[in-house]
Amino acid sequence: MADHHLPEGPQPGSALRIGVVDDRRLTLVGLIFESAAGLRQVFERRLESNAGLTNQSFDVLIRLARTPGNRLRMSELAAQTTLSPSGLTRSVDRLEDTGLVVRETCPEDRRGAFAVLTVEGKAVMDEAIPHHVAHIDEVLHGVLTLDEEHSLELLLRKLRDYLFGGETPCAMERISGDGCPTEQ
Amino acid sequence: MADHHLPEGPQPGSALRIGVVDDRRLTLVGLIFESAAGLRQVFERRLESNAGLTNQSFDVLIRLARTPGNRLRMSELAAQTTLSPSGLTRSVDRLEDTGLVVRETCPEDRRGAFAVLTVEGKAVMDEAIPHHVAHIDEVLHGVLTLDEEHSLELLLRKLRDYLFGGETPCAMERISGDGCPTEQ
DNA sequence: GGGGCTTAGTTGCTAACGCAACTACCCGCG
DNA sequence: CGCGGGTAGTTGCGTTAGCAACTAAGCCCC
Repeated sequence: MADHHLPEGPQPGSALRIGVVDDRRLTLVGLIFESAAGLRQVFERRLESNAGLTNQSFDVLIRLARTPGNRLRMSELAAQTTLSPSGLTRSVDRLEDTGLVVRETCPEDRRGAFAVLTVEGKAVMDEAIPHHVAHIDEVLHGVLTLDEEHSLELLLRKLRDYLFGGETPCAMERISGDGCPTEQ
Repeated sequence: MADHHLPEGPQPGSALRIGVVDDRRLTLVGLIFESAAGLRQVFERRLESNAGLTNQSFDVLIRLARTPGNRLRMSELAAQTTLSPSGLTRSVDRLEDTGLVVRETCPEDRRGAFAVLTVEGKAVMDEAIPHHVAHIDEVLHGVLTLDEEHSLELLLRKLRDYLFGGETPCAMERISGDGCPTEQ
């Protein structure tokens, strides 16, 4: 194997010893990671300065904001945000510290807890969501046509659904579902 | 119920007053994040058990492995991995501790440093890359057709390129570029 | 050839995450 | 009843990340 004596030339286009298809796939995965990282960075910056929120906390808050009753079980929230239970616990801790969320014990199951958006939290989100949406708009509008957005959504949805095997109904569009099996 | 004096305003069972297109975009962004998170989780698990590597360290190593000379400047590596300079420093620290990488000072610019794959590191990657590629294959094959992969790549590339504004040539396919402006 | 600006990389500090262990509670079964 | 197993959530601990401050080296310009 040509361990340290690799081809001297600049290797135009063709990558190394790996099959072309595999290479594409490697690249594809890389693109997903990079796109996510890039978006995260862009949004984080804006969210930070606009509402003093991190991407993470915004993610938690928006799911509360868009749920009837503005409340979700901790476990539900953890699943939706692809955060571990402990991660969610601390995230909600922080939000509670800043007064945007309160915990409420579930009367039907005293193990359980709801995270509930406070009035203040609701106000913050009523302000922040439109800004954020506008920002997304601004970014995506410069890059993709509506058709492209649609295709991308379709493809990613397939991927996401496969990855989470249907166990985790975490997409944004599922938010209008029930918040607690005991409620309503 | 709404004992928490929530605004009794618009609480229909459906999503709130956000426009449908905006909603789609919110979902799209969510899908990107979730897909990336899902992939990360899947790969991390396998990489961990196969090669004792984290996703992050693998990302660093593969770029070294696929560069002529198996060496890259720290800054180049940082840009490619969307890691901050300090993050990369520590990452390379860890890799040096485990003997997969060594630092080498750049003779032409004594500020700079190369991260260089050791023989051991090369061996680990020669073993790990095929496994990883096979794993990616396995995952993607179950979800997307080749055409779909291609479309997805195209769309994400547009997005990524826009996000990084051309400043950061971080994609996997750029790896065949030079490592050090002073070398070669 | 010696200031002053820039760049490459590292280090101190702090925040956020996951895993594993733990507590508290629910539930079913004898 | 009360015991055992399972689930919801939290906490201890270790790891990893970024930002800001720092050092060292290059570079420009007079």
